Amino acid sequence: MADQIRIRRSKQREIILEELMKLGSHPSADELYDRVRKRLPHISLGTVYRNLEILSREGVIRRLALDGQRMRFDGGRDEHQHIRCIRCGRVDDVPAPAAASESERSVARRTGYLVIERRVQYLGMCPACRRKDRVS
Amino acid sequence: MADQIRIRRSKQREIILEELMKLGSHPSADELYDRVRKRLPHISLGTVYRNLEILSREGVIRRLALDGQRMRFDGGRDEHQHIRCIRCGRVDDVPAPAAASESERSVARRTGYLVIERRVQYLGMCPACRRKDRVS
DNA sequence: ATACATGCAAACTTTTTGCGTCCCC
DNA sequence: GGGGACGCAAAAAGTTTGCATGTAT
Repeated sequence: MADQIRIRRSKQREIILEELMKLGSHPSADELYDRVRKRLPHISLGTVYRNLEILSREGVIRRLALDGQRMRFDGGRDEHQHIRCIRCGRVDDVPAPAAASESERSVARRTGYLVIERRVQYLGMCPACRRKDRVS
Repeated sequence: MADQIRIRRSKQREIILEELMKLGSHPSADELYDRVRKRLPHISLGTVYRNLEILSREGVIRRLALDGQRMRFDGGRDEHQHIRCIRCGRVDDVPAPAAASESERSVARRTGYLVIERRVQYLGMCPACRRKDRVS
């Protein structure tokens, strides 16, 4: 189970999250800022950044680092992968978790993309940090 | 086979590439700049950026977009995956291509990391761009 | 000869931060 | 009441670009 999320609620935080969830897409901070501003005209961009930072640190949302683009954010709660167009930079979700070897074909079938490359990135804790963690 | 690479050679470009290859790591533009400057004291940071851009566009090197960090570059020519420490941000190579399901355990064994997450990203061309490609 | 690369510096974009005030718990 | 969150604005960080000049092909 995930740790309990214990962040204070604020109008701004709620609406930021709400708008991110509502959008099925992967907006950048200031695209989201534009959305949110329609409901909270006085919110500041700094607040949007601060909240996106906090929400992704807490694991509520995901932060997508994409080549040559600014940071994007994803409110999707379920497991899914992303597929990015190398031409226009558009990013779509790949709904079900694809199985390894024939995953490219399967992804192509489900998204309509021409799949060119599959990148896998692992996240973890390196040996040095594991040691530090044990001590601290 | 890959297309022929036909970029003009320059002292600067050669040394940038050379230093990137020599480093086994994944430096940011200005870490690389520091290195290169030891051999070409008058090179400018702009030149480093320009060349990294060109080299990655030509597929000679790889550009790594990593969460919350600046862009990093990878001169490794062979297929490999990356693993990142969620605590210190360190990025290591995962030498052999890992097979799907038990890949996490396998990666852990080979890198000493505690593997927390596995992210897959697909690159391709979206339906709209495929259509445009056919026309243009 | 000419198209491309460079150095320099300024500009730009994106993200972070300091500060005084406000609000949630 | 107190610590976190906010708005605002300034600044930092990272990257790109215009321009005059130099260089590879």
